[in-house]
Order: sequence, then C-alpha cells, then structure tokens
Amino acid sequence: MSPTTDQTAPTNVTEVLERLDELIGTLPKRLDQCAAFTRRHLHLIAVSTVSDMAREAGVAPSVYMRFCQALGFSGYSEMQALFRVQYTAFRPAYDERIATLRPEMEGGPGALLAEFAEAGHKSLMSLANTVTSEGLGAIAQGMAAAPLLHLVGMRRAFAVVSNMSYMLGKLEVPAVLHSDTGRLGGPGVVGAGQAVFAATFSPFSQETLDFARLAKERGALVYGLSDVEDCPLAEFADGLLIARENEVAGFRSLNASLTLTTALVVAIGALQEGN
Amino acid sequence: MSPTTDQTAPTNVTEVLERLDELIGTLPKRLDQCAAFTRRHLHLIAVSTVSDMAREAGVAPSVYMRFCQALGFSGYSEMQALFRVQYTAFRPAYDERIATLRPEMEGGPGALLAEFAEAGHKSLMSLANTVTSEGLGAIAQGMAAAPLLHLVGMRRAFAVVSNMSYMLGKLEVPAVLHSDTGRLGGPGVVGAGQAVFAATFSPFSQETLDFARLAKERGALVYGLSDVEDCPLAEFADGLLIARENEVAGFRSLNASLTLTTALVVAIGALQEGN
DNA sequence: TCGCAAATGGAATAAATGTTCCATATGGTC
DNA sequence: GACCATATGGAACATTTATTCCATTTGCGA
Repeated sequence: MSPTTDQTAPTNVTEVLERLDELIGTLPKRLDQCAAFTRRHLHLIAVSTVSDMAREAGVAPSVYMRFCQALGFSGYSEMQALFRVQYTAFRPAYDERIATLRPEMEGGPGALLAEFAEAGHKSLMSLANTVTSEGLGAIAQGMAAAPLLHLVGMRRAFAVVSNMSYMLGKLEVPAVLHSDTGRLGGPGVVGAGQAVFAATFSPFSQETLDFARLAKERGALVYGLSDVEDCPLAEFADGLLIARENEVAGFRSLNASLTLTTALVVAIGALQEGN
Repeated sequence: MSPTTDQTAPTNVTEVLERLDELIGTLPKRLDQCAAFTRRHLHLIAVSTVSDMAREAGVAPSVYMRFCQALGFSGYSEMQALFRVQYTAFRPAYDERIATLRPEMEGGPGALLAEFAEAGHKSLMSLANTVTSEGLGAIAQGMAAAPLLHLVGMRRAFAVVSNMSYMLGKLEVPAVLHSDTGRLGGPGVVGAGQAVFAATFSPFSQETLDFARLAKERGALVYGLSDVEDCPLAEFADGLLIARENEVAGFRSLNASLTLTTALVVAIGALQEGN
C-alpha cells in the first residue's frame, strides 16, 4: 500500500513523537529536515497546508509528502487529521447554559474548564473598561523611576505579585517580594522615594493595607491593584489599577490581574531600557 | 462591497468577540445560530472547514458564509486566517524582546495591555485544543483520591502552583507547596500513594523534573503541567496537561495555565466534597 | 389573504490544496 | 570515471473546500 514504509500509522501525538525520534538521523537529508522541523513545530500541522510546512522546513511539498508517508501515514491529510481531532475532540458542554457549579460538574471537568475559559474571556474584555492607558502609563513611569520596588500581596493576590517579581527579575529591575512567609522584611525596609506595589482583592488583606499605608507614611510611592474601586488603597495610593475577575460558581481565576500586571511589568521594563 | 454590512473586518480575536456580542440577538435566526455557536467554539475555526462549522452550528454552508460576511470578513477563509496566525507566529529571540516591543509601546501602555489581552484570548481558546475532558477528569480524580498533594514549580511556574496551593487550602484539600525558598522539604517527604503536581515550562526547570522523577520512583502518582507536548515529564508522568500561552514580543502571561489549574482545583474540590 | 422583502438551502462554479508522476540531480560503489 | 540506486523538486492531475447564485420558503405589513 504505502511504498516507503510498511509500518502502521501512528494513532496519536505521542506515537508520532516516538516515531519521529526513532527516524531522526536515519532519514535522507531532506526528509530529516522535515522530521527535525516537525518535531519542533508539531502544533503547526493542524493549521497549516503541506506547502506551508514544506516551505518552513525548507523543502519541496512533494518531499514533505513523502515524509508523511515515511511516518506511516497515507499522506498529509491523514496526518493532519490526527492533529486536528484533538482540537475538535474537546467539546465544551458550553452549549447548555448552566448556572451553578453542580450542574457544571455534570458535564465533567471539560464543561467546568469551558466555563472558566469563558469567564476568562469576559474578564479580559472588561479590563478595557476599568483601566485607562494614562493611568497605566503613569503607574509604569512612577515605578520605573523608583530605585527599588516592593511587591506585597497575600492569599489570592500572592500569585500576582510573585509573578511580577519573577518577571521584574528577568528584566533586571530591582524588586523585593514581601511575602508573609517567616515575616521577612516588613514595611520598615521601605525607604522614601522607593515604590510599593500592593495587590489586594476583597475581602482585603489587612496586612497588605497596613504595609501600604506605613510605606506611604515613610515617603514611598504607593501603587495598587484591586478588584473594586472602593478598595481602601484608593484613599492614599498614588495610583490604583482595577481588574475585575468574572467568577464561576464563586471561584475566580486571575486572568485580568495577571494580564494587567504583565503588561505593567513589560511597560516598566521598556521604560527602564530607554533610560 | 459586502452586501450585508459596511462595517470593516475585525483584525484580532478581541474584536471578533466584541462584534459577536454586539450582533447576537440582532441577526436573523440562522445567522444568530452561527453567532451563538461560534461564540462558544471560537477555537474550532482554525482547524475546521466551512461545512464543519455550518454542520455543527446546524445551518447550511452558505448561511455560515453569509455569517462571516456579516462579521465584516470577505469570507470564511479570511476569518480563518485570523484564527490561524496565532499558531504560526514564531517566537522572537530573547534579546530582541524589548526591541520588538517598541511598535507596541508607540500606542502607550494601553496598546500594550490590549496586546496582552488579545494574547490572553488566544491562550484561552487554545486551551480547549490541548486539553481533553477525559484527561482533565482523570487527573482530577487521581489527585482527589490522594491523601496528600505536593505542588512543585519554579520560576514562571511558581505563580501557578502557589495559586493552586491557596485555592486547595480554601477547599480544605491537604496540599504542600514546595518552593525552592530555603530548600524546605525535597522529594524525600513524598510518600507512596501520595500525588505530585509538577508545573514546568520550556526551558524546563531541572529541579522540578528531578523532584517529579524522584517522587515517581518513591511510588507517588505524578501529574504535570507544561506548555509543550515534548516536556520530559511526559516520559513518566501519570497525566500531563498542556497550556500554551500566546506571547507578546516574547513575554507570556499565565492565562491558560491559571484557568486550567483553577478548573482542576475546583474539580478536585468537588470530587472530595462528594466523598 | 395577498404581496413584498428578507432569509434560507441546495446546487453550480471557482479556487485552493493534496497527491502523484517523472525527469533530473546526487552520492556511493566498482 | 561510469554505473546504479536513491533522492529531489517541479509540474500535472485529482480532490476537497470555499464561494456565489438562484429558486424556494418564510414572515411581516397592508
């Protein structure tokens, strides 16, 4: 049937990978090129044409065709089908509009995930409503100008500030993450002229609010992130960002918060780069 | 030019979403069907034909065609192209990240935020493509059945596991967060029958991989989260989730990862509740 | 109930994509 | 250096998929 191989075709992505690893090195130059490229860009198959793949791999379409056959497929279409099913296999039970968690669990974890994804889309869309370019820009500038940044956030907000801490580190922007683990450095270490970024969602963390207020009294610039406008931080902060997260049966992810803070950190990085 | 609308075509997923929400309810029955279905299955567009989408939406292909035009596109192909680019965009080199950012910074931090929001939408969409309901369900069950959960993740993955840790705590599910801070408990504390959830994104953290492998050898169940299929965890893990994050000038947020793990944690909580 | 405008679905057509074939090139062996 | 087996890429062909057209249906206002 297939001229180049009598091996049976892989039936899932794992098998494709196995076969790829098995073949790489043993194939003719151009086919090896296909294998190497494909190995690194498996995810492109589902959305590309043979010509696309061939071009990116640097070979002629007919070569890529033969490569598919060497893998055991009848042709590109068959291989592509394998990579496409995984996209279509996941059928979120989105269709039926479900209101509470228990019915959501009826549809299995897939339906639950679909609900959270949907909530994520909405959260991201509402970001545009609560954040202005000027507000974000002012905060980015304030933070970029500070010689040292302090990040505070407890509980749900901790993931947000710890992620900021990681990214700022990568960008080589001096920042300290104040976690409540072992009570390392409190607000006492914040110096005048430095900047604090405090994140707290309702119900607000008293510790975070206290830290921010004390830092402010010590002459630091205080910026904040919250999920509602009437966060106590608003009273004294030099800038406050709002990221409202849509919830699923009372549970909230952090899509808007992380997207907003990621953009903020990158903006800070870009500003510092410019200096 | 286009008979059904003189509106200009959306240029990104965010705009498609907005236009969809704007249009739903105002369109004729069949077109509304298309809009409703498409709103819930955005992720299918990249890998489906018009007939596929039309069939799933319960309309004739020509109707779906007109729906694309009502959205402002010239046809299905043009719309599909919009959903395909996200997969084909290649990542720029690390060093050039800030440099490639310049164009985005031109529009101020607001434009940057919009870029990250757009990337977030795409990440959430592709989540439905890399995760199956069964896979997620199996992992949720395995983790719910374990007497103790261990969470491991360094660097970019740390925010993910620390958020899981927080949520699991709220749900009163016994879990230990292993951070590398001060080298608290290594894999030695993991007992047979317990479960480990290890998150690591490429380039993978050797520490996380080692932890997971040792735990596996000690008889624990190992589940993982990564951003690519060929993560070393795949070799020995009992279950692996994939969350691919779209990037902006080389920077990635954590939308897909957090949404996925949030759904996972809630599923675990619901399963334990049932016991 | 009739007439009209809009919507609908099926069938025809156009475009693109996948696949195969074959002439030419390449590399190894005697 | 000639021969043979194998690899390669372009061009022809076949198939699938997108798009348009049009006859029929539907729903609304007179």
